[in-house]
Amino acid sequence: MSVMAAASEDDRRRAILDAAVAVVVERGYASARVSDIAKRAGTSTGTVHYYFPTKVDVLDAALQHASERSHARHRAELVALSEPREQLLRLIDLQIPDADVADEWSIWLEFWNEARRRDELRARNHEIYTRWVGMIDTIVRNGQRQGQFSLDIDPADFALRFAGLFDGLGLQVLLQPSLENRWRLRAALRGVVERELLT
Amino acid sequence: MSVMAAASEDDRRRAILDAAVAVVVERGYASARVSDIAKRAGTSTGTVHYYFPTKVDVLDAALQHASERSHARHRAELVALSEPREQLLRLIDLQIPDADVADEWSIWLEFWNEARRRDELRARNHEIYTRWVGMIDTIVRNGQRQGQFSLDIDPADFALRFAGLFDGLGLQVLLQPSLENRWRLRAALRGVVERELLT
DNA sequence: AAGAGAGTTGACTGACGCGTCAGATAGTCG
DNA sequence: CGACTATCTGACGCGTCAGTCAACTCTCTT
Repeated sequence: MSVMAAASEDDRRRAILDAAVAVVVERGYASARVSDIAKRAGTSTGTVHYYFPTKVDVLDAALQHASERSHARHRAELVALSEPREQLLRLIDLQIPDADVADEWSIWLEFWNEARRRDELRARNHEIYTRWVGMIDTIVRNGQRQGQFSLDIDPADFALRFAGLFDGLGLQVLLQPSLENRWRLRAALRGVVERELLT
Repeated sequence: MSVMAAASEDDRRRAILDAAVAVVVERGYASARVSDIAKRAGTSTGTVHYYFPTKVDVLDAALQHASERSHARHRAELVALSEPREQLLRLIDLQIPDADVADEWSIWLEFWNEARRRDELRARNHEIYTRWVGMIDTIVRNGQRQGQFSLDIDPADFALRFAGLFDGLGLQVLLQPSLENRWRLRAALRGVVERELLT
């Protein structure tokens, strides 16, 4: 295998996954067609099956792909900020459904829906959700350690409620993406931070 | 048309809608088959098409059906309670994903997912969500008028956050329906009521 | 009794899509 | 060069499914 071929293989694989994510966003998980994915990746259905045995394999890998990207983006953005307060506020703005991020929310929604019926995906969802809640939990703990946040609240409890509020309202913002709704989501999340953490 | 026939027609229609809801819960909106619905309703695919021109018509009517049932149930339960505080706490227990209610949550999840791609469903989701938030809003206003709830908070704002928290955490309970998760959901919601409304 | 018409059936049709496969292309190695 | 392998292609087979339709039943009317 040449250097070119190796690079090409990775590119092709990634192109297929990116295409699969786009197709799931556009058509939905259950309505995604292998031919859609192939067309969007600029290849043939045969090649899609060359890299992934079945359609489900492509879609599962695509979800994994999207999840890794999202988490990496969060980490990269947060590591640049030193203050827990800044990190939490940044996390809010990073994840408000808007343009690219709306696509990410769409993937989560499709994922939840599919996970309802498939054990492996439910397990995956649990991991991803735990990681997401854990990220908030860690920020809160850091903030408490640095004396920036109130010690009255339980970090794990706060993290769960913060994540829940984010998901629930974010979902409606995804479906009704008006400026006002985005503003309300932001205000609600910042309000919780102010009321509960910043005494 | 005889009295029997008239009753039979309504029964058939309802049986088809009930079956459609069950199939959407079991297989998902996009994977629901007309033949599944027919079999579950104890009839033929021809009859399903006799009452509903297309599959989409059946499924949309089924969503409507489920939504009306859910709202009627809420109203019926709440009207029996006089105290706004009791009403809000009852609403929590009424809607925690569990047994039958889990099916209802499944329908919402399928519905949100589908609504993402279809304008009419997005509009319907907006109506249903507004009604749900409005129900909470009304309870809070009543509680404030009766001096039972704190006047410091804005009812509309509280209702939105309460509904968002309910949806976000409820979704995860649907996917991981452990006793512990149900308890956490309940505790989180009751906690918000206690902290913010009961001064 | 005969006709009308609502309600019901399930076999059938045509479309669609996943996965396969024979074959093409190009790069690697002996 | 010729054998071998990795990558890629798109037509095809086979199953699936929505919607149609001719035929049937049952009830009501005249």
